[in-house]
Amino acid sequence: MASQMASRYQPAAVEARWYGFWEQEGFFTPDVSRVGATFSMAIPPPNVTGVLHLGHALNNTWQDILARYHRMRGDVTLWLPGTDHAGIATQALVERELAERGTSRGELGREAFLNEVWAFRERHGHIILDQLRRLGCSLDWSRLRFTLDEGLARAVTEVFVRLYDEGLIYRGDYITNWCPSCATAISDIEVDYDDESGHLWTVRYDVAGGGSVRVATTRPETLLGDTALAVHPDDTRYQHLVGQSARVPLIGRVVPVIADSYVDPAYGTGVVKVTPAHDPNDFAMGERHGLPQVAVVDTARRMTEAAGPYRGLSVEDARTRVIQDLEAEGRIEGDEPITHRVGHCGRCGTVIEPLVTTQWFVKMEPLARPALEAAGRDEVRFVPERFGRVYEHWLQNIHDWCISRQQWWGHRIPAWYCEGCGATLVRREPPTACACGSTALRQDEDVLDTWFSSALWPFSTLGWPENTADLERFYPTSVVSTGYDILFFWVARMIMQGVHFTGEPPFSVVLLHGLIRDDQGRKMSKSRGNGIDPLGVIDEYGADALRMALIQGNTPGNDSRYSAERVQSAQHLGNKVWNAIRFVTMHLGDEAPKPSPPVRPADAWILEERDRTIGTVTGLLDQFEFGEAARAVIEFIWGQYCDWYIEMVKDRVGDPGLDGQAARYTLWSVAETGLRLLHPFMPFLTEELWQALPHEGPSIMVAPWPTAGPTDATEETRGHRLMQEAVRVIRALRSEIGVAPQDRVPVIVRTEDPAVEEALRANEPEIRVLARVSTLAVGAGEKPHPAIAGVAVGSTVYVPLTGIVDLERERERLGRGLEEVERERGRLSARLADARFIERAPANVVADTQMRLSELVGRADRLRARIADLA
RNA sequence: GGGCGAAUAGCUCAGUGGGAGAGCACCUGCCUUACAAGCAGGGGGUCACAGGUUCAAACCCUGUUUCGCCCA
Repeated sequence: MASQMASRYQPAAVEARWYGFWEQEGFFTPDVSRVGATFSMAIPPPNVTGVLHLGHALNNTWQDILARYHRMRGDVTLWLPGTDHAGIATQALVERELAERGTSRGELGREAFLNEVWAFRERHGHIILDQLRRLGCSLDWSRLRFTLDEGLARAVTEVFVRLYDEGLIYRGDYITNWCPSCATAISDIEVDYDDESGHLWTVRYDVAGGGSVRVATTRPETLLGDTALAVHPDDTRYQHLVGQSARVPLIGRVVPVIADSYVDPAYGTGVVKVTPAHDPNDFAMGERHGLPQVAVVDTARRMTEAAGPYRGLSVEDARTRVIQDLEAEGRIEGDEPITHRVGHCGRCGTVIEPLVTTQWFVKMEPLARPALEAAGRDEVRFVPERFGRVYEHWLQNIHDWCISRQQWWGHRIPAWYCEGCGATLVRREPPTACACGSTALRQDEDVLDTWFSSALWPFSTLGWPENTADLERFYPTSVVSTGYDILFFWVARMIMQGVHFTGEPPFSVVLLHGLIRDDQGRKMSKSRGNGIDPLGVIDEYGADALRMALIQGNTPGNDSRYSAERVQSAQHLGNKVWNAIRFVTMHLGDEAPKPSPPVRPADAWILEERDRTIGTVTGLLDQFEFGEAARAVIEFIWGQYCDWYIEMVKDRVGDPGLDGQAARYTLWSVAETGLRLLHPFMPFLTEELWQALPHEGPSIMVAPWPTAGPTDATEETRGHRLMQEAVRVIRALRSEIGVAPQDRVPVIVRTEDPAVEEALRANEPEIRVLARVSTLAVGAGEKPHPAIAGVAVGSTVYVPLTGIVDLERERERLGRGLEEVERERGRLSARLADARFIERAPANVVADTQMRLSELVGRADRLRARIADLA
């Protein structure tokens, strides 16, 4: 029959059709009534207002490969989709929109503002989910979750209340990282440090007992808040000053000189000013020495009342004025350029202002210890392993987690303050009265860090704290897959909360991918404008090509570069597979071909290669080696099935007898299995092609994962491989003498090995079609002149020439070959001559080396004999 | 200052104890009816450097250099 298929694969129409089909048929939703193995993952929830970037695309391709692979293996498979509310980012977007409309959240008030954000979510929240569909992700949309859903919010409240009751959540005044732009505190790990150039000024402070001391600082404006000077206790230069007092310039405050080993004697002058209200290290020193805190900068980065004459100025203006005034007093004794590390808000990039504010914190050490122990017992496995050590190091040096955010969009802190007695009430439901009798209760204004709710994601999405059927069936999940850049933000916190609240880690494998950079190795960023939109790539090349391009050429944990060439090459792959199946459909009827055992060695060979590929791909997927697994499938389909098998059957696929029947059956069977192996990587293409072939079942995505038969080479398949080598030699000879591809040539093979002779005779039809051979003579007595020759395993292959042989050139070519063979032969015989090698190397390695050597000896002999013939 | 990663073909990257690989690029010849988004043939690498372990090292150990990341 004639194939209806176009000669080129057009992904756009195909992809749109199949995703809807899969979803309608309910293939994404696991059948929980089935007993047996379970495989589950919760998607790392993208920002609800975000758009898909290449990192998402890679990560979700990996997860989709795992989900499809396990589903085909028959595991009850759940891949749960969802988004998080992305507190700061989303609120900032909506506030910007409000500003454009000439209003603000302050004007609207809390309730109206939140309505605005929910409306914004309605408008934008589906975008990234639709993009995941475009990528082909087999997510169970019936279980879609959002971190602000009622159920998930209940989990957040439950966790907060329990941790509070256990004494693991506390509130207090501490130095925090204040982002003046986001107008909220952020946690330590949300601060990024960059080297920046600045000044190190040296300022002279007067000492009470007379004289003065020189103090180095990068932030002179904060001297207005100094409450001590400090030196290292072992610094002999300054020991006499400890216990004395000094006078802060400009404002005249008298402060003590203290000794603290935090001070680095080598930095600056060895004397530092201590400003507990505006520096984390100074804050800690202040705690140790009972120093007062004088706040001179407020949350808007303006100078406070305490800054005296500088009140109301911006920090920058205050710095300029302070320097001018110090200079006027002759107190600036040095000003040198330095580079120092400056903290920036991880969200918006604004310089962080360390400020003392009232915040809620989670005490981390008691949560970290069990999380460390769980990893120590290998209950959590990291891929690649090295990130396990990064995780451990972080947990061992953990700091308390600031979880309150001065925002409105998020989970509001379930704490109420009694205006009667000042008590703090932390409750699951809003309390109506305080124990003191007062009903004047005011809820905390702040919301929780988004990561606080993300940390609960693997179990809150399954219904925790209720003991639901889903929780029972799918928790703990099998794998979490994400970028190494959120190992601390998310993965570690999920493990801590999972272990604490469910008694076990929320997943057994942490799979980490690297960053996707641009084609020059630079980070993609909005400001640089070098970002690639995955949807644009899908439009141009198809989702399958993008998926393939992303998973090839990288391994877990390593960064990779995006290149359009690789996508194009993946597109070519899709077209190749398309055309292979097109060839198959051209030679098949509408019904499945009649089952037939292999007739030709080629049939047995391709089935053996298929079985070997099934084993390889299955093993690699179990080890999360996606790129290698894909390569193995491609090598099989393209390198073996297309390049050899299809070419070999062309002469017999139309044969009406048993031979043709075996060819058609094998052609179909191997194609069908190959598509199933390729399906997790290229779901759309494989579904389209699978449906075009005779098949059983509604969809390739619920077809069984192939299982392998025996893969030991038989005499028949070994013979086939001898034939393949002969074909390569003949093709090379043809090319050497410039035979036109369409011309047939006679070939003579001289061999004294009966097995080789038998193999070549048995595979003669294949040799003829693959190497375009007219007549083939095989035997011990064959030795034609004039001819061009090459050697193969156990044989010398001649292509007779009608014209004149260029003897010189032929000698040279064979001589080069001989040199190479001799080099290798020398290496191997030296190795075998070494008694220690024979004694210590494993027997199979020795035997293998001996075999290779004897083959090389034979090859060298045949080459020499041929060269001698030419003389 | 501590930790981690990378260095392999012109480019991008796999390979982690026993014969140096892929894709792209390059050279030669072909529109051979599934595919020119293709086919066949070919060139190209002291596996960063220096030591060590081993019968055997791109791979394990030590050190060095360069680049990058994380933490303090």
